[in-house]
Amino acid sequence: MKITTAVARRGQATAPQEGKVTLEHVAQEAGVSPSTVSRILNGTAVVSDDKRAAVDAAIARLGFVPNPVARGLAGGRTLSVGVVTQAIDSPFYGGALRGIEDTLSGAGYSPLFVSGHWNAAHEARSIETLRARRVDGIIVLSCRLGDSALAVHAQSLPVVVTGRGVGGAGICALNFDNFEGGRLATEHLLALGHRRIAFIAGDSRHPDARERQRGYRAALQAAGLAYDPALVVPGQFFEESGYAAAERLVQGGAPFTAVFAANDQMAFGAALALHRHGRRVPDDVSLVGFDDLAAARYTVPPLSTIHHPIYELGQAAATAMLQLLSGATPTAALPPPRLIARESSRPLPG
Amino acid sequence: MKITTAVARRGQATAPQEGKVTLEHVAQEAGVSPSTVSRILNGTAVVSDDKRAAVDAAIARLGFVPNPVARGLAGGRTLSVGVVTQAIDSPFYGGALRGIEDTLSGAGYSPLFVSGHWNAAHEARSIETLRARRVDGIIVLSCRLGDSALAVHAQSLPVVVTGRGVGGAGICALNFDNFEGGRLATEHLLALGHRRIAFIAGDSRHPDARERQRGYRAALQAAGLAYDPALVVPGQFFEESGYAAAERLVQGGAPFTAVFAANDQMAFGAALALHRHGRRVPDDVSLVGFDDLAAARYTVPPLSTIHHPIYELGQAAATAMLQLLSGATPTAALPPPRLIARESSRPLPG
DNA sequence: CTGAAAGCGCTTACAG
DNA sequence: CTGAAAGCGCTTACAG
Repeated sequence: MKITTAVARRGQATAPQEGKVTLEHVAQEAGVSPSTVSRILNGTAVVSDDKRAAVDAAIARLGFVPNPVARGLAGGRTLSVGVVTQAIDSPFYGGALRGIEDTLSGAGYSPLFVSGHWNAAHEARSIETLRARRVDGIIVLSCRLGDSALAVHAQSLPVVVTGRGVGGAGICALNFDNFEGGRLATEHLLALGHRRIAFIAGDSRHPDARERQRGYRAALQAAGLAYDPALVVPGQFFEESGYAAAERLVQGGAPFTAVFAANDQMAFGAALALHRHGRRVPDDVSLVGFDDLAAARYTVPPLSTIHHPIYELGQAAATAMLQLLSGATPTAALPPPRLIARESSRPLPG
Repeated sequence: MKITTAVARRGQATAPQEGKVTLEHVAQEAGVSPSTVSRILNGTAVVSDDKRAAVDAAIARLGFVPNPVARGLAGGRTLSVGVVTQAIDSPFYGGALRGIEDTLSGAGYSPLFVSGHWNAAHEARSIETLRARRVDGIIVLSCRLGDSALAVHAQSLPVVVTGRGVGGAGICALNFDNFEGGRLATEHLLALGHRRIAFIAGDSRHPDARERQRGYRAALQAAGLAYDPALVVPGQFFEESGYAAAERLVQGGAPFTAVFAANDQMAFGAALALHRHGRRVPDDVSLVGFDDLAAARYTVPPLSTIHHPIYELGQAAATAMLQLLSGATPTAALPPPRLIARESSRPLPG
């Protein structure tokens, strides 16, 4: 009888029920109190070596995995960080999500992704969802929400935001040098001999869009060229707007030999419009994008563009969050913009 | 004094501390027991109208939001569902993630996205993370994991899987008709007069890839054409493999006037290789892809392809999960494949 | 260095 | 229809 019981017990230990092993079982098995197990798990206090060894052994033997839900309720930490992005399927932010997931999971944290849908009210609701789920911190990948709305949350938990220069009180802001990128793209075209360089602007509500345009203007100015409003058309950062913009450009009648689109998606749209209007890229017009999306390497012809280290942006944001969470001061930095010259741009003939 | 206190209380009620209002506060405010509030919240039992009204009023007044973490611990339900996808930034699955997020959030559930990285061991670990976080169910967007591995989890919680015909015991499987899609694409080319139709296969570990190829063969056969192995080259579903495959095709020497790539990403790669080798699309060779990625509308020329309702797939998977969670039998169905003829395919000249 | 105890905010049998 | 009570699985002051 006794033996049977023992065997049964051992059996249980070896093949624990799905998620049924609790910290209390570990404590019993190791002959210590739950408090001690908890402390070892969290590194909260110094514990004698023998107890620690007993607990480690028990954990291994039972296959114990702490329950994050209980942890969240008791300790106030859920080991999860909320990530608000505009669209979970954005070709641009996707790489950032991956960077975040990779670095967070390496530290035992889980990301909780929610979409903002390019709309402040929606973003606010998404953040509420995150807070209701008691995330330990929030990473915001560029949002419409103002600094003050973010600052409210920053009072009670760490917030890191990308896509703006300064985040306001208590917010860690991570920004890519869009101005320099815009300047580089334009300079590239200038170096190729182009003088009539059209610009397809991004959504002007984005600081990114404004910065890239500023870079465009700065490069022109440095080259002693006048800014010609007839060569600048608005866009929304999506393909269709790039298409429409390019169409406006050819129909506008002002001559141009090159186009710099404020992002790759618009460049893709512009390329198609140009094609439809019989302007060959790069023979008739050189085209440069911005972001270096994965798709840019495989367009026909491959797109010259500014490399935006979006995966690294995600990594940096997550690293900063981890630092904030551990009480350290964020030190994350982003690589500078880099021109990737492919086949959509070429020297001005003649 | 009394008045002051009252005012203070009212003040607290109007502007509650961040997430500080608990169910217990609501109970006090409404003059009922916490149990009753809980029952009303969960629709667990019939409650008298006046109590219900009092509770509803109290909830509104205090701005109470239930704490999902506590709920998860106490009730065993976290109102979250795990979603394993291969890569959080996949241009193909992205739409499905959005479909899942949209329908889940409409029902008060949150998705928890984790990546499998095309690797069974990684997938298994990701699922463990999900289980540790006590998700109420798991949606798997095509994985390498075998049916039996999935079946183990299906014993203790609802599982819906996409990308395979049958999911095994207790698993809800949702599949797109890839065979029919492959058939349609080939038939389209056939109807255009093409007879020498090359096929760039997908990763053969994917059932999808095998089904699409089966469709290709079936269409050829139905047209009385022999299957020519010289026209069939392997690929991995990524752009570079499509590029390499197309290169093998032109270098192989076997004549062909059309190419059907088992997915759009490979078609993009093939288009570039064809271009580099001086074969114009569609003038020299017609090209058809599969999936209808967002990018397919803006390639030069726009890509003819099979529309894969990926957003709807996500919606259907989430709907099935919601049904499973509520004890209902899943009834989700997917739209049939549909050919989208754009400009990369055209009638065989002459 | 280590336990006993209370508590996190809910849910759910158990009794009316 | 409704409460009081126990409990979910941890963490964390509080006392040694």
